[in-house]
Amino acid sequence: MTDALDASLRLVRAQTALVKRFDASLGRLHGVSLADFTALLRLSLAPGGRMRRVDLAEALGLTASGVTRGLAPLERIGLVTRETDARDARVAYAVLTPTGRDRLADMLITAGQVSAEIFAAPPWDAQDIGTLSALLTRLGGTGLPGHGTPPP
Amino acid sequence: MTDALDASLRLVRAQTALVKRFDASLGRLHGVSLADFTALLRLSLAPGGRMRRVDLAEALGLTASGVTRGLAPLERIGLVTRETDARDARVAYAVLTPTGRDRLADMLITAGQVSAEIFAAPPWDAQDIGTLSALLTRLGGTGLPGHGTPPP
DNA sequence: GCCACCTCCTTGACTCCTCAAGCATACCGC
DNA sequence: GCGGTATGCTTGAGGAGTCAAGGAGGTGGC
Repeated sequence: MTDALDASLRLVRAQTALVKRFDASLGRLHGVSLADFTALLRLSLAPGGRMRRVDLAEALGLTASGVTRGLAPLERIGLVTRETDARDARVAYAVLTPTGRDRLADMLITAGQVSAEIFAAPPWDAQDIGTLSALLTRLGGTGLPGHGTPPP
Repeated sequence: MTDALDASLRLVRAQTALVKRFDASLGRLHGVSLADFTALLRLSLAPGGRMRRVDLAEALGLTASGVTRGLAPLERIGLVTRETDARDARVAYAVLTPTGRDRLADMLITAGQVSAEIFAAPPWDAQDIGTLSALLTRLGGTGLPGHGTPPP
């Protein structure tokens, strides 16, 4: 069991814990998942709140079909629309609606709070976030028997 | 967009990339997923290679039903068996078989190589793994527009 | 101008996990 | 010892994503 492997496994473990926290808060307050939020956020960062679906997939680390399926509910509830390209009939754009942008602003507050809580719980020092194992041990709970002893 | 939120999203993004790499290598060479490997590894760390299923679930960050479903294929191919508790008929143990232990040893080599590659690609300094954002940016590719500039 | 090939997107079938429900068993108060 | 509650596990239904196949549209060689 190398240190690098240990770090990798802690990273995986940390992510599941983290996603659960975001999903809980975002779901309760805004009815969206972390994946939904991330997609909206990514769109909001693009010029015009508008991206080709294939580029959005790339940006989110999904496949094109993942985007098709993930965006469908957001289109149904009016946070995202679909636009076509005048020059190339193959491409479809995903576009953040004004409603989507408003709702995203609220979600952003929630998400900011959640992440602040996550990094506030143990004495996180933004400077000294420390080594990866220590980091992921604090973040991810008790997945594997302790490696680096967490600071007192 | 706070730094903590940025870090959280990078963590999520990094994990998907990392899992893909492990799954690819472990799947190709040993026919198992990273989740399978992690379960076997966790079992191997327990005394006698033996854990109550509910404790294994806890250790892996899954639900009990996740363990039932995930272990089923590993039982079918003989890497894990099921044992009962003489004192408490409710509990079932998951036990690593000798075959399972052998196969795990091979997987461990592969997994070690994969993690070494992941942490070797950019000049990872085990000491100075650095701040979380820099870490996850290097690890996770180009999910979000750059935050901390990666070292030259 | 047409044919082969490429790209963008969606769909069907599947995997992996969750939650909720259910069954079996253990434990506690009396 | 008996009823009520708590625990351990499995199962059905469903969500989120993958891959492979396929339709529709663009593009370049000749």
